[in-house]
Amino acid sequence: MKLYNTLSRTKEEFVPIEPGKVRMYSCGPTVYNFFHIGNARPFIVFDTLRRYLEYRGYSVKFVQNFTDIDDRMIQFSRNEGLTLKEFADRYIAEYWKDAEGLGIHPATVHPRATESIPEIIALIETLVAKGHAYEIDGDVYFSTRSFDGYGKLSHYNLEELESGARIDVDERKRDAVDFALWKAQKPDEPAWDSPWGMGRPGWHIECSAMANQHLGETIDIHSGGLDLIFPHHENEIAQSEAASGEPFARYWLHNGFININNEKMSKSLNNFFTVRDIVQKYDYEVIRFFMLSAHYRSPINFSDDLLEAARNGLDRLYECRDNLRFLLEKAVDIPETLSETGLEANSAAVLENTVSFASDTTNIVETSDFSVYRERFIAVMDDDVNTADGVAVLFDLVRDINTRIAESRKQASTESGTVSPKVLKKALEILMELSSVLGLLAREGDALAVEVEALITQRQTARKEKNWAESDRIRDKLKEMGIELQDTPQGVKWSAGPAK
RNA sequence: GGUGCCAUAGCCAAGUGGUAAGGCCAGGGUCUGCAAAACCCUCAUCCCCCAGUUCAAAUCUGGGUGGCACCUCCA
Repeated sequence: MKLYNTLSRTKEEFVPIEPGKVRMYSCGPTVYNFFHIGNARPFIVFDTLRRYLEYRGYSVKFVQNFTDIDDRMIQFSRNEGLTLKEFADRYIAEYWKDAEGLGIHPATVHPRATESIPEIIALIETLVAKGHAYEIDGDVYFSTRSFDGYGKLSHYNLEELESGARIDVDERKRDAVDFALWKAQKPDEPAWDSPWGMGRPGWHIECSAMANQHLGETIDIHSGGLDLIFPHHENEIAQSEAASGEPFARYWLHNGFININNEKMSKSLNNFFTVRDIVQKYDYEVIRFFMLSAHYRSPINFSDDLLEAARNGLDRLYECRDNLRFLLEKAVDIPETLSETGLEANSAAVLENTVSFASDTTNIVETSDFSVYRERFIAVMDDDVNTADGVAVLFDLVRDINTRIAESRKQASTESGTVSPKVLKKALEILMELSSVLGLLAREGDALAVEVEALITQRQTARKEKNWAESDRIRDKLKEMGIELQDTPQGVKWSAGPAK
């Protein structure tokens, strides 16, 4: 498998430190609000990477933190009259709702910064002891120039950074490029005791400390958004490697940004959407599908039209799954002897309510194998997690399945040949196998089903009696309930759609 | 100023040396009591422009044009 490594700016063959095992860390959200779609992209794509690695047989230990202490956390919790913990708890709970909806599996560990204060302090102490950090008035700064490799991830050099600095430099720092590891307490701020007095950790140090705490000194994959390359990830490398003397992470993966209606998403333009906003109109899975239909490193645009197109595309996938399930359900009704011999397939009594299925040996499509799609899927996903191609493989599979079913129906009138349950089952299995790697087709129906089935039975009775008025009345009624019917040769198929 | 990225059909989007995937939209057809939905088929002689390398380029090289991002808390 190849992964694009920001360190080398090339695709590299992925080789984990320990065969069969992958340790990965991804920067999680600062929990001061619902997360927005820009946050959602790394969550979704790196969840997909994690799923894929597991699919390929790796045992993955995945750590994603919650940043629950920073300026915004302090300010917003205060505005709400909540303690820092109460405030964090609230938005972590909201995170889980959205994450679950988006099909993001929980990481192996979700550490909170405030629960790793001892580890953070220990790491800072090590850096001070090794001469990579210094204390001034209760603040502790990292001495950037003391770390030789600084800039190797972002490919910036210190001179450029210094000349390009656009912010006011804290005069107390020895060097403009130094950054805070520990911040002394200001009045009324939450604080923890430390060798430098009461204070709180800086942002960058928490990830170094938690990654080390849960994954060890060197991890396989570290990921996050493009904008984290500098300074966040660059600083993480400096802190971790200055302390341990070992490489921090071997593969650095960064996802591209999301634009809104072709404009940069930003607070100042007031054009950012939370996931919670979007799901008012589109299902969670539409968002996931949309994100995965482009390569994770490409910038993507976000708009209503694009989401609508994604919804329609995803529906096609669901249609195939539901159709296969429907046909399989009908197939179960066939007496075993019939499907064994295929001889009585023309029996009117059987055709009445069930699908006719020929024996496995009499059908040409029987010999076909869907494993070619699995091979193609793996080949494209092995190439830097090309989910856009992965989705394309899914659609090719769907067309293949649909075509076989359609053609066998045509044959059915003359030769009673239709796709056998065995093939349908195989098709459904491969469809679900590949979809689940992408975290798609996870949606299931609800309790509405019983009521709907009853109405459909009533309508079928009316149709049998050629009571079209009654039949249409029931169909309209179902339509009002959001249920659409399809009269197929195998019976009535229904779907609760188009959803969102 | 520094560092990168991108430019493929009406829209979205893969493909990075061997003769243009996939999705949406649109058009045609099949199925059906009617219908809806669904399904199938069709839909880029060509990949921003110019020059070059090559038997062969959307893909490599040089130049140009246009768009974007990071360098500042931000996924």
